[in-house]
Amino acid sequence: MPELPEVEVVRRGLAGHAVGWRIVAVSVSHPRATRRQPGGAVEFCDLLRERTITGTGRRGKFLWLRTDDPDLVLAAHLGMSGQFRVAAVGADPGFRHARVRLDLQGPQGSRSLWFVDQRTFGWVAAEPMVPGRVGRAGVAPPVPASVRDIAVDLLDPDFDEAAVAARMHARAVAIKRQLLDQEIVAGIGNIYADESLWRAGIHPETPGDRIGLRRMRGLLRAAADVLGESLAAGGTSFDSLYVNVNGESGYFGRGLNAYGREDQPCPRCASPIRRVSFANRSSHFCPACQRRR
DNA sequence: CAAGCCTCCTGCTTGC
DNA sequence: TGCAAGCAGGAGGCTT
Repeated sequence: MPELPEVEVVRRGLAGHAVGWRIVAVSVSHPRATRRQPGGAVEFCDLLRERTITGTGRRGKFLWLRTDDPDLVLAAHLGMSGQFRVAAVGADPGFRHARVRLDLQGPQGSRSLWFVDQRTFGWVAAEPMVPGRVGRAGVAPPVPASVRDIAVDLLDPDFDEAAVAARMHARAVAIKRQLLDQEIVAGIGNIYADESLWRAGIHPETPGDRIGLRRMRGLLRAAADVLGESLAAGGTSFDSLYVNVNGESGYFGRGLNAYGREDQPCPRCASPIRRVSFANRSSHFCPACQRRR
């Protein structure tokens, strides 16, 4: 399930395999993949045909490809199961859930870039760059329209730990819910929310205003550490749903301490990890070292 | 206005 | 064995 580290691995893959290439043909085989595009699949194809990919970007779980039109980007969200895959042109790569195909031409010949997405929560859109709304010290760089309200992410050099901690401390909303809110802090999904809270020793349902600023900053640092370590391992994979552009899995699954470990001993205190239903999904935590206060 | 639940979707797993 | 229900999850939309 792609969260920040997995999306960053994909972005790096696209930087290496798509930047500098010209889009010569675009086809959409499942219209739901372009549901965010106001003019649908036709508009998506028309806007991108004959554009050259000039760079990449990412904020939280959103990523984008810049083009030679400075106001136009190919923005994407992988949702639950989205993948970008590189393959030879012509030959059928056999992707079961292919949604979009971009045929590219570059100095080294031609190749196809596929957007593959089993559960169809992901999307792609050709959209304008807009003035940023979120930044630090009054400076907000331009971002794709879909990213306008997404918070600066935890691994961004502009991430303002003190300001985010203060904002979370000012709300009574459960801390896990806040970690998952992409307009408060970007890049964390269910897996890394549970891992971050485990590291910081905080119960997921603790109200934000019951966590002191020092502890809150510790939580944000724990979250940044978890994301950084996972990125270094190539991301987390539980199944074949997350792979890089070459179809390879990450290795961080072994580094998980709480997520997916119901009834197994907590690596810190050996108490059995508990799983409870929370906000329509699961929370995994250690009842002994993440006590509710 | 904010908080939080529901829905979208597919395929794997579990239970009867 | 076969079918149906359960489960997983990001984020936008809707209700309270």
